[in-house]
Amino acid sequence: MNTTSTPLGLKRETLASSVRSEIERRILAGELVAGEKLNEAVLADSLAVSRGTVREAIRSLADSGLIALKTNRGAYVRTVTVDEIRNLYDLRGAVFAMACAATARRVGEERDDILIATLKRNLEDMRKAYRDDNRSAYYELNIAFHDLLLDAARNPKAKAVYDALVKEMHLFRKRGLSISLNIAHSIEEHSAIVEAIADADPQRGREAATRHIESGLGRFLETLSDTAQY
Amino acid sequence: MNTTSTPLGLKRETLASSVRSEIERRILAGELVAGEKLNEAVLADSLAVSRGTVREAIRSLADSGLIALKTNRGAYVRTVTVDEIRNLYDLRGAVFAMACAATARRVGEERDDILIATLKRNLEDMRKAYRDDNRSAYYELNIAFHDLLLDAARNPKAKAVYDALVKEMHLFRKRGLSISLNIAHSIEEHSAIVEAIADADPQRGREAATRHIESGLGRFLETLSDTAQY
DNA sequence: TGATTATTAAATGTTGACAAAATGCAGAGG
DNA sequence: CCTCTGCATTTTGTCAACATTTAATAATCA
Repeated sequence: MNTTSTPLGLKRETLASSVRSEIERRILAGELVAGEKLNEAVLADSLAVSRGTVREAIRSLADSGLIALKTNRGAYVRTVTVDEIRNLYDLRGAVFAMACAATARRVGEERDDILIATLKRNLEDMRKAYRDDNRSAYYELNIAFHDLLLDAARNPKAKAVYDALVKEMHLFRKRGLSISLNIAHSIEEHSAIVEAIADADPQRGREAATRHIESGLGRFLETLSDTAQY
Repeated sequence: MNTTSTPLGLKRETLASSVRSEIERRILAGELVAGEKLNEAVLADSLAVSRGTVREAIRSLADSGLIALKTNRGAYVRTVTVDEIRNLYDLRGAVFAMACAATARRVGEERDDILIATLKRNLEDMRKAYRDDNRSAYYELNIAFHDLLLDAARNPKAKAVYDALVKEMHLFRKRGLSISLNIAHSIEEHSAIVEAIADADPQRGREAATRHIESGLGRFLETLSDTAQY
């Protein structure tokens, strides 16, 4: 698996795309905080590259939602409000549910034992991580679970949208909130999804996925009200 | 309603964005056909603008899916295969279903009589267009119906994704196919969606919308097999 | 003194030129 | 006659400079 995540197949790394990756990394790592202004010249200097190249990278990031542009006034790291988070959850849930339904449909047309086995193993690993109270392992497995399904759906555009949404959600102030604590509940929801897919039942897959995301939003909002002022 | 569709509020028209609109228009109007190569210099000349500006516009269109880029080899108007169309349908359906569910949810929280009335009027107008066999009126009303719901959902990002998907679908060779003939059936599906929303029932809204899009795909595929070689 | 208007500095928008890569063609060799 | 290699042309990638717009500051006037 490539870490740089080249957008499309035939597209070697170009300078601008490297710069894009670097700026994206800085944003997601929190080195550039939400609301911060991005000065093209400063960035160009910092990256030892021309201003035009930085500009191209910034425009690209703006198109994918990480950056907001104001004409003649520059680029800003987007700030995501709690209201927008709900919208992002809704949208991500829709894409995820569709992916689960499409995967179940595909499994009905052409069996995919490897996929089912991989999903079940992920479930087992998660249960183990839960027993061991291994948070970071759980976190990784959770991401892997969703990625697995998005890949299995064989819908590249959907995956691209999904990935962009996940990145955009990271913009929400305060990291760590996303690690919802009700792991046991979450695992059971995953299990329901896997079963629906194994049974090649798109409708049930969609419903299980929708429930999962909705209860995820619920947990998120709870954590939020606990943590206070927003 | 603005025809140029400015992506975000605070963003006056800039040269590059005008160029972007113009290229987009040429693609959707069929003046630039799928698979065609876009020469930056030629376009710059044709639009009386610098190459850099054209380049910026092209990159932006690539990010939204209308154009495919190959490093050091240029930009091409994307070709959409029949396989991809199914994926696009799936994704568009997911977003649309989510929008219907979100709208129904919102109607449950705060009544929106104007919305309901507008939707019902759209239904009536459609029935009239059907009786009069007025295809172009039906076509417009159909688009308006979907736009209405996407707006009502109050999820700008979802609307942006939806609009991009619709544009991308237009890339499929042969125009006019999208006008599915089973208008009567389609109207009844719309009616079911409106009722679910009027009843503030998100779950039913989502299901009705999903059915609508799925049967739309079915009609599309039929038309396709009729029209022959693909 | 306070507010309004010039002036000035900084940042973005736009352009044309230079460098690197890819494609097409021609000629040599088999 | 076909294939492979090397050169020339074309096209994209990158850069530095110019133009325009915005924001900040200073100066003027009531």
